[in-house]
Amino acid sequence: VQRIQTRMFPTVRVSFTGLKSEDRYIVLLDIVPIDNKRYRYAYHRSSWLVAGKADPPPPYRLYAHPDSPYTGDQLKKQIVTFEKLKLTNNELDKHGHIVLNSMHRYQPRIHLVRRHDSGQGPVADLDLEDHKTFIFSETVFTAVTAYQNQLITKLKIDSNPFAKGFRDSSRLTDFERETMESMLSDHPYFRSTLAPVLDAHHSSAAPLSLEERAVLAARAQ
Amino acid sequence: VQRIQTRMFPTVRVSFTGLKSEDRYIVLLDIVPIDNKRYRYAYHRSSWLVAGKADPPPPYRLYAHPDSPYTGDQLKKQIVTFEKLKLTNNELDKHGHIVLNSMHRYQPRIHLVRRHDSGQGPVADLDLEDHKTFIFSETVFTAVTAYQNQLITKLKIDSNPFAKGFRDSSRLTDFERETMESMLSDHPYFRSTLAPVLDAHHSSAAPLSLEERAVLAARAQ
DNA sequence: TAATTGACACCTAGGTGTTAAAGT
DNA sequence: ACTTTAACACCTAGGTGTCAATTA
Repeated sequence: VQRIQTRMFPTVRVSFTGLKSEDRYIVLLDIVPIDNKRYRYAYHRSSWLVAGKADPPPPYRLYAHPDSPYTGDQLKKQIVTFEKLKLTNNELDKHGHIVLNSMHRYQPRIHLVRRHDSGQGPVADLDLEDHKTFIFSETVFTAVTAYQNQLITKLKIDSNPFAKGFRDSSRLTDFERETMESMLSDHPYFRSTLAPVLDAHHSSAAPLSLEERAVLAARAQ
Repeated sequence: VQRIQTRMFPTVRVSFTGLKSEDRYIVLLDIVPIDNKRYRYAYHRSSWLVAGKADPPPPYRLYAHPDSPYTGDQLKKQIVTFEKLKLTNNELDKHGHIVLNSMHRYQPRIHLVRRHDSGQGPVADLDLEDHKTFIFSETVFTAVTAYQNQLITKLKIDSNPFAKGFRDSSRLTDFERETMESMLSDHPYFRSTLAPVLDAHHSSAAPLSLEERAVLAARAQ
């Protein structure tokens, strides 16, 4: 069975303050279900509806940013960008990608693990580590294998460099952009010491919301 | 100053036997000068001549195979391929690539480090590690910024997939292939528990010799 | 009927030798 | 005179949404 794999887009980007310069840090990302439901999209209402209980969960994966470990000094100076994170709907995936159920809702989480020694072993179990977890509710999304809402499609085409080939005919109009923004407006954006920037173009952070969908777009495995 | 960087090609490929299944191993490659000389190529004689003493050596770099560490079990089963190893003539390189002087001769070396714990820290100093070093004299080469011998150019075009665009007009003739082989024949090929396979196409190992040149071909940094 | 797949054109990203120009 | 650089066309490799066909 060939399955889909795609990068998560827009990309999760985080920065940190309050670090110890000399300690080592590992930055991780995982994605957990926000509820026990399956969804479907009602085209005529342009909204998602509950469609029953969740399907059995696929294997849980914890993704460490490939540039980890960082020293506190290095980590202070930069934005950590998860542009290479891949999502798949293949329960048998052997690449270490994050596995999701289509038509289910998910919450990405960021984990910051501190290591006192220079120990650089993998993080097997967060409970055994000195760590903090950060959750940004504006990053919740619904996994799909095909876009349900054309505004999302257009947003992706507008922002993702790999979709540039589709841009001419599908730029967001001012009206569409306003519609998009009002759709997202009930999920207030905020910054903290860990600030995700989800817009791919400029750091003026267009927050995405429940309506955002990480597309599991076509790719063979 | 823009400098050149290129992958080493043909690729160094090694396999191992006699490993402890449960131990962890790190496979490294470095490249050391074989003498204290600078060379030049005499076109009319089709041979290299000594052209004086070596230039000051650039910074020494030790390259760990990116798939390291391996368990002994994993390492037994596969061929370790250094296809992503990059060479540069930029003494100020900040990518961790191996830095060489053009027109000097080099010997690649393979180092196998054993770790008893699951410790996966970097290898800073081989002398502090439990390790063995393997040297294959048939992998000696001369670093250049432009090919001196057209047979080498043709061999590279024939074998390197990225040079496919030049193949039509420059395939090696049978005569040229024989010439090549006789040029190499005074450097006997041998296999041991660590067998390098330097031919990129088939594992029937066309060994390369002193006459082989790792080209430092065009790429900006 | 709703969801998923697979072939496709069109991109980004980057590894080749070529060639003419520049450097030493 | 010899060596290195820089722009270039031509590749490999892989990330996009599209659309028609398939699946469940």
